[in-house]
Formats: sequence, C-alpha cells, structure tokens
Amino acid sequence: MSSQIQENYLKCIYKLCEKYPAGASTNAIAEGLETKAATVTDMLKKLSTQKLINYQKYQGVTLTPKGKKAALSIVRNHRLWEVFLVDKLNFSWNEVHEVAEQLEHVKSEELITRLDLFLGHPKFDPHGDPIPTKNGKMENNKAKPLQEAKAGEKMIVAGVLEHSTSFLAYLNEVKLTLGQKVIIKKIIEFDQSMQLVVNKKDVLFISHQVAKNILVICQ
Amino acid sequence: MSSQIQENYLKCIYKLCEKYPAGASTNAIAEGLETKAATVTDMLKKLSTQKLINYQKYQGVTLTPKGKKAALSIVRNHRLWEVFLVDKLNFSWNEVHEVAEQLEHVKSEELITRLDLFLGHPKFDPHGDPIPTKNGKMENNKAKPLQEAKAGEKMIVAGVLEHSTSFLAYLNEVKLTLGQKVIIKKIIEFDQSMQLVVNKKDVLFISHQVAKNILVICQ
DNA sequence: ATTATTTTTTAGATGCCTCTAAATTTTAAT
DNA sequence: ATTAAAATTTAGAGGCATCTAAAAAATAAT
Repeated sequence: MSSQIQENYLKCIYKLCEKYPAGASTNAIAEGLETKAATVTDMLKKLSTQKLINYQKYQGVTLTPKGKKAALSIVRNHRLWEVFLVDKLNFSWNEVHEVAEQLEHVKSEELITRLDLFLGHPKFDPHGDPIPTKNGKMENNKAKPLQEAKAGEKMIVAGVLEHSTSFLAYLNEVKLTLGQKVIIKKIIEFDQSMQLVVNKKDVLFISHQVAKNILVICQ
Repeated sequence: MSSQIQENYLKCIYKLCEKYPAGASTNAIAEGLETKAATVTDMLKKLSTQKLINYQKYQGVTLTPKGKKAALSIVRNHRLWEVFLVDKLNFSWNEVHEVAEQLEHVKSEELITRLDLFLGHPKFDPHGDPIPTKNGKMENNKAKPLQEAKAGEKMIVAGVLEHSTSFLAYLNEVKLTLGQKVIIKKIIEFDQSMQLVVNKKDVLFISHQVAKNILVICQ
C-alpha cells in the first residue's frame, strides 16, 4: 500500500520515463512535484526499499514492473475521473486537473470498475490521453504534433502535449478542441507559425509553440 | 485549511454532540476514530488553537460555529457522494460508507456544487439521513424509531440509526429498504419484538434491537 | 470523607515527509 | 587532465499524527 505522496512520486516518474526512457533525474522529479531535490532523494530510497523503482545513487530512476503497475493504476483513475468531471459534471477540460489529482487517490477497485462502466468504458480522457485498462494496457492513438502536418492537409484535433490551464483555455477560445476539424492553409517558413481553417470556416493563426503542443490525426 | 485527519475529528465531534449536546468526551472521540485517548488530547489542543472547538481540560468538547460549519461541509460531501455511489454507480447502501469516507475529503467547492446539481439536489442520502445545504441547513424528516409504532399502524421506512454494513445487509435481505411500506401486525409484549407485513405481502419478525434502529414515517 | 476507579492529560518517543546547508559525485569546460 | 559547474546525496532538524507509560484530575464507591 503506497501513500498518496508515494503515488504522486510514482506517477511523476512514470511520466518522466515516458519522455526520457533512460530514467528520471532527481531534479526533474523535484521540479515535477514542486519539492526539493533532497526530499526526492529521501523518497527514492523508500520507494527503492519497497521495490517500486530501480534506483542507484547518482543514476536516474526507472519503475520496476510493480511500480509501473501502481503508476498506471493512478493514471487510470485520474483519467477516468477527468472523463466523469467533463462528461457528467460539465466541467471544461481546463478545469479538471486539480480535482482529478485528488480523486485519483481514492482507494477502491470496485469504485473504479463501476465508474468505468458508468462512463461507458472510455478509451481516452478529455485531453485525448489514452486511459489504461485495469491490466495496464493502453491504446496508442497514432496522433502526431500539428507542427509536423503539411500545408493542405486536413486533420482532426486528437490531443495535447501541454496540459496547463492557460493553454487549454486558449484552445477553447480558438475552438481547437478535441475532435475539431482543422485544415492547414499555410505554414510561414520564417517562424513555423501556421494559418489554419478551423471548423470549416474560421481562419486562425497559431505560433509554432502552439502547434507543437497539439496532436492531430488525419481526417 | 484542515487536514483530512482534522476533518475526521470535527465530523466525529459533530456526531457525538448531536447525541450528547453537553459535549464529546476524549474517550468517545478516541473510540469513534479508533485511536488512543492521548492522541485525541493532542489533537484537541490543535483544533482549539484553530478556534474550531471549545476545549477546557478535562471537560468535554463542543464545536465552535467555525468548527460546526467545517463539520457540516464534510457531512454534506459525504452524503452527496453516497447518493452518487448508490444512484449512479449502483452500489448498494451497505457498500458505500468506506468509499464516501475518502471522497468526502476532496477539496473543491465547484465539484460539490456540480455534483449536487448532477444528482438533482437530493435532500436525503441513501440511508435517509438529511443532506445539509451549502449553508449548513438541514431538513428534519420527522421520522421516529419503528419501536415507537403501534400495532396496526402503516408506516414507511425513512432511515436508520445504525449504519453498520451487517445491519444494512440484513435490512436488504428482508426488504426493509428506504421507502418500503410496512404494516405493524403485532408487538410481542415480552421482548418487544415485532411482526410486520413488508411490501404488502411478506410476513417478517424482527427483534426490538432491530426495530430501535429503523426510522419510519406515517404512510 | 476517604479511598478506589475511571478518565484525561503529560512526557517522551517513533514514523513519515519535508526542509536548509554542507559534502560528495558526476558532468562540462578549459 | 585539471578545474569549474551542476546535480545529487548526506547530515541534522522540524512539523504532523501517532503511540506507550506514567502522572494528574474527576468521578464513583464505600
């Protein structure tokens, strides 16, 4: 049984390892959890003792199978609760993260099983991120960053790589929400900014920074 | 900001004060929270410093207005989540307590506001207990213990005074669930046990101990 | 009214998670 | 290959909630 705090460490390490498979660094974990490196070191020792992570002093850490299972379970909880908040309670996708961060730690297998059923076994959360199954399997939505699309292509928004409230609120504003149809009209070579047609009619300019963080699939 | 643990103390004190308005004793709180009296004393000091309780050494404790507000907020959360679990996730009323004990501590006013709306502003939880409003107001369902009913009376089950899983599971079994119609056929003077007709057709004998813990209103 | 019992509180200690400051190791730069 | 810089770990400490054992106060019993 891990504490909420340990679960947050595991989740953080999981996400870092997705990005950097070699392992998560102490500093990166500290930044991710808004704490100090020394605190992280202490915790890594504990998680290591519990065989949840592979930890060698001064090397990065990776999750053991046991740790990965625990992390995926939390990710599953988090994403299912996000679906609940958006689909049932009508929160908008930029308002759900904090609340889901709390709900994800509620311990009850039965609760998650029933919630999953109630929501209709969703495969993706409101940000397009895949929801792991009970056994830790995850669909891969072969989406790519919008920046990689070429002029003329017709795409559909399928996810985001940046989850900050402000970014999501901006996407709401310009209607770049999940499932939205987007046509790439023009790419400005100088700064890689893009001119799009959203929802078949609205013209929109977005920066490279924005395009990098939107995932799309072919229409 | 109270911690989860402090919130549990406040809730426990609130419930004890409902029963014993003079104040909750250290031992009673310790028993309610399954901890030791010494631990309770320590916590009472902290809660007192935060002006959440009225505490004088060796006297019982009562809640200050601030403490009562906090306690009622937790009770509201708990009971709303119970409604969710039963009405939406199809849990049975004897399965929801533990999970609701966890969910009640999730901190988000917006969440509770939206949950309340989603559930249709319920006034009572699945056990017939009234749900406080945001402002701490509670309906009083002038229900009385079944033991006080007289032979021949036609009643409706409106609540329970005992919330243990085993008691609720027993009531499920004999169909003495919320809203059920009950006719008091006979009261055995010797031991105050009762013969009932449940759901207009099923004959049922219950002990005084059971009757004491069921609340009914007139049909 | 004294004594015995129960309840409550204090004293001293532990586990968990956190911190700052200092020491150590690794990595990058010259 | 040395040195400088960055990352990481240790050392020592604090807050929170908990515990056991012992002392103090309140209550009950004679």
